[in-house]
Amino acid sequence: MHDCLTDPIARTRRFHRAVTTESGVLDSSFLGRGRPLGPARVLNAIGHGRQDVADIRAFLRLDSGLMSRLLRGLEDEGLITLHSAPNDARRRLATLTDAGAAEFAAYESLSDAQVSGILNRHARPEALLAAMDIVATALGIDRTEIVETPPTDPRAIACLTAYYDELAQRLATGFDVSLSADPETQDMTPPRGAFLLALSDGMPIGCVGLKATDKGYAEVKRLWTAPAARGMGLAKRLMDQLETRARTLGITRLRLDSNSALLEAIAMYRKAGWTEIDRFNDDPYPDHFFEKAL
Amino acid sequence: MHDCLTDPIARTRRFHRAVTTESGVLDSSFLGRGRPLGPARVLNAIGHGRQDVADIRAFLRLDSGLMSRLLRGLEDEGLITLHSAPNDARRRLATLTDAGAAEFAAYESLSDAQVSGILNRHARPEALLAAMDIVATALGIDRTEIVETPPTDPRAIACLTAYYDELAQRLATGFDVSLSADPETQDMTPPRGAFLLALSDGMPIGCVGLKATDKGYAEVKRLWTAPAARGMGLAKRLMDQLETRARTLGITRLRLDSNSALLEAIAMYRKAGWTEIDRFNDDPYPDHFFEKAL
DNA sequence: GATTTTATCTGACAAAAGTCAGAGAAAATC
DNA sequence: GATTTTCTCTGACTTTTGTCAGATAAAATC
Repeated sequence: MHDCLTDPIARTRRFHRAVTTESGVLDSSFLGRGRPLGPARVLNAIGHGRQDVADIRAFLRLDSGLMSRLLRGLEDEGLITLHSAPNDARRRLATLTDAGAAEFAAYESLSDAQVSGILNRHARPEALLAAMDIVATALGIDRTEIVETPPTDPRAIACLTAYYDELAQRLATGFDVSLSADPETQDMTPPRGAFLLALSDGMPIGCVGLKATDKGYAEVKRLWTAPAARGMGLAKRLMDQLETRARTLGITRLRLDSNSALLEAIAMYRKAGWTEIDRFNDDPYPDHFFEKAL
Repeated sequence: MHDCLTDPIARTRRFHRAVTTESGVLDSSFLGRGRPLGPARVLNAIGHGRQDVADIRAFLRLDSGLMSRLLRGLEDEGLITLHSAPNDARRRLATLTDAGAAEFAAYESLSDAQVSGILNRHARPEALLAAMDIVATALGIDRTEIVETPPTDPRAIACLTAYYDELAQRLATGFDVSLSADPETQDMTPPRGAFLLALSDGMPIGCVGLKATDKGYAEVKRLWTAPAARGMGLAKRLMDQLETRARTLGITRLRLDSNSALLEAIAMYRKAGWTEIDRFNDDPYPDHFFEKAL
């Protein structure tokens, strides 16, 4: 029996070929605007919000001399302006001019056209998008960053909405957020509590909240990871970082509740040193309760 | 509500960034062997079975002058040998020497290491692989080729095995191939019949058989597309090509049977001009029967 | 305040990649 | 059999990319 359909190595190699320069599907998007790859990459880095020249240099792994000339070129074209950083006159910051922003937008739509052309011809674009999310998240797992935001941040709200939708699907009883104890915003905002968001290339792929109480402990709420990010230990990372944050807020005891439908979460809590305790609230949805001393 | 979790454009851009040179995850695999990208790409193309220099040149979009020098460089390194094509002395063919094959293998394992490192750290590698298959197949859909093989080809057998497994899952009754009328090999081999295989970057992603009978018609059997290839019209392409092939074999009437559990297939037959007819065999599994005049 | 470190810039190179016109040989076409 | 087309090779370029050793100025450290 031939293994061409199942062998991971063969499939990985095929994926690699399909996606790399060799096939030319994706990388060619940076050409076609009459500008070499070097300046195009720098322009795109600036367009994606990177201002600090040293930061761009590290990201694109460019020599300082080459970087200097590339920036000069873009400046001469009128696409960017350079100024010294206000707090450190050695560093330089680059920002797009109006012309630069237009040029950047052109690159963006050019790169969209490539893959979204394929997307449009697909009968089930959502399945393809979901697959792309999984691959992009896996490839970018090392670059995934966890940031603290207010729970009112639009990206946080996107995560929470997805979390509620998923609960409604997975819980046999359904889920109505208004029946559950919805944490007050300020209870999940410093100095009382905190809210953490996991970002992969700018896309929110997970969250967790630390909710203050007046009962001698804080509660962990709203732990969620995107379907595309599962199996990569992201929930554990969020929890670890939340514990660290709780310590800096002076919290010494954590509690959380969960539902037995959320198997992976409960297994993770047990493994992470949480001990199961008796019910400590009258929320209708949870049926498992945990505590951990910091 | 922020759309960062659902907006196709945002998700596509993120995928693009994750996979392109900018992140450096994939493309850097071609470096690290002390050889510039140009010769490395040519060596890899040869390693993947491309011999004809003009073919490689078209594939990699290289100038003839540049190509000539790259080949010379690889020849001087002792990695390839060049000879004129036996049937056309203008064309040149490149083949790997033993040293070249070793070098190519080193590139392969280097490129494996990149993605399979990520694969190994994933708790559900099969889900990630399946996602990679979907993306690779969608990106390569224009390069998908349909070839005719004997039904005994190992790649054909891989497809047929997957087809039987899937029938066993989807049919309420299960599926035992020995109870169904398994076509004789020679009935699906020219000049009586035919067997077509769809290949995407070398991976078999679909098949269909044309089975000869002595009853004035031929039967379409074993139409299957890989899960990763669905939604891209591959089954229709296979059927179209099979009809063309049937005509060249002098066949004027086609029949097929199917099961109502295979919704997509039956919808596709109707749309492609097949007319439903009465049961014409006593196979236990099918419950729908179709005919088409060529 | 002197010294060290950091970030950028400059000039001088070298390597790699891409372009173009023309030559030579073989095949295809008329 | 003459002409055209195809494919490769060569030489003479240009552009792009990468490297390195100072120079300069600002910040950080002693």
